[in-house]
Amino acid sequence: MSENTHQDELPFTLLLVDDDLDVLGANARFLRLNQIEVVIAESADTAIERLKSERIDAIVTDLRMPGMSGLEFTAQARIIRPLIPVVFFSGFATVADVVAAMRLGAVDFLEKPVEPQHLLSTLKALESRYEGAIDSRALHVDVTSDTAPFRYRVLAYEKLLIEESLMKHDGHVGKVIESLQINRRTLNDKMRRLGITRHTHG
Amino acid sequence: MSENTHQDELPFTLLLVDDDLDVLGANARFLRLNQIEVVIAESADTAIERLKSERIDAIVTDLRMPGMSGLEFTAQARIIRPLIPVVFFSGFATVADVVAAMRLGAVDFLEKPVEPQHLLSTLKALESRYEGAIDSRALHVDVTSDTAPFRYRVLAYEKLLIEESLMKHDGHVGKVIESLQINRRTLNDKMRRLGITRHTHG
DNA sequence: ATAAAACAGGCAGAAATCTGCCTGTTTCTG
DNA sequence: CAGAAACAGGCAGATTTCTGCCTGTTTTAT
Repeated sequence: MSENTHQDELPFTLLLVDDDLDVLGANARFLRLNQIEVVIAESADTAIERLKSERIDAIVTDLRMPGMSGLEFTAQARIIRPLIPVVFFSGFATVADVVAAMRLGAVDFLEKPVEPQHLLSTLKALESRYEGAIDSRALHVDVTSDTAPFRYRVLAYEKLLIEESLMKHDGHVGKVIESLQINRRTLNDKMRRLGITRHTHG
Repeated sequence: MSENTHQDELPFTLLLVDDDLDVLGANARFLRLNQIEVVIAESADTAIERLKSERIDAIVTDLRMPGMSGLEFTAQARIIRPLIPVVFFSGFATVADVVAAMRLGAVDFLEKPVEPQHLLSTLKALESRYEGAIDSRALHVDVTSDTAPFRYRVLAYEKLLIEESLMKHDGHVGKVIESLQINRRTLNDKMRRLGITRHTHG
């Protein structure tokens, strides 16, 4: 993997929503430079239209916008595309804002000004999710949700088991294999599908 | 059919975790005055012990604690009790903190100093939601056996989920299918494999 | 620096699961 | 009792997961 010769045919398309046209344009430009197809919308209403008419794989939206807020917009968007991953960003977000966003199934919440590399890596993660990975959004939301599909709940539990074992063994995969008595290849696959990364987080 | 008599009304028991003993004591006192059974722990390690040895229905934990943080503690706790509702509280929480907490399935994130009424109403909501929900003993036995292979533990969890849902819906498989969003045929197979029998009355 | 150990992923056949269609049984309702 | 609704399982093709073998990369130890 010396260089990014991974020219995938699948066009990963992002819907970028922000009422600040300068920021919107700048971010869109940056993302396009990084091989991400970007559809822009300067308001939630416009974004809803885009969502209805175009094939969108993910949403990145500002929290505070005149008219419909990012939270309201996301609630609407979920009616159209229940599982679409949504990333929020905002300056001056309160704890309550973040809680509300995450309850709506946000994948992440970035602070404004958004660090381009952070946004990009978040989106790249979503992009890889696209190829056979699991909706990480569903995973963390569903642990305590009694409305979540059976499958997601089980996957969430698998994720918890693996992460716990990883933590317990200081990130040593070999120990996890031994402890959980799971095939090495299976564990590797599960970790990738469930979006588990080893390394002690801080 | 079902006995709605609420005969053996188990008290709703809360595990309150905070390294600040003054705050811990004050909150515990307030909650006890409001008919909530409170188990206190002044560290995450102690809390884990309490969780293993006592019947706990919900957790309220500080985010920042010396040693194991509230986040790490929650990850641990979820292994023992995957579905237990967790409420965080903290002063000076960053956006990243809140995101991490919600990803761990937090029910809510309160800001310190916690407004007693807010905490109380949050807990009351949990209490009503939790009536007769989960057989904590089953969770305890099946999930805590940290020597069992991964596969076995996942199967035990599936069994638990299905049995819980069956119980919740009075043994009506149709409702379970709808609730868990699982294919009818798949559910039938799983029930047979896992040795689950529906008792319309118990 | 070099060797050894640990780790991740491609590949492919094997195994298991999922799920639509159909049938027969049991339970409910009037 | 008759009809309707709910339920369980057989069957089979589609899909997913599992897992051994092999290769290349990263980390650790000497």
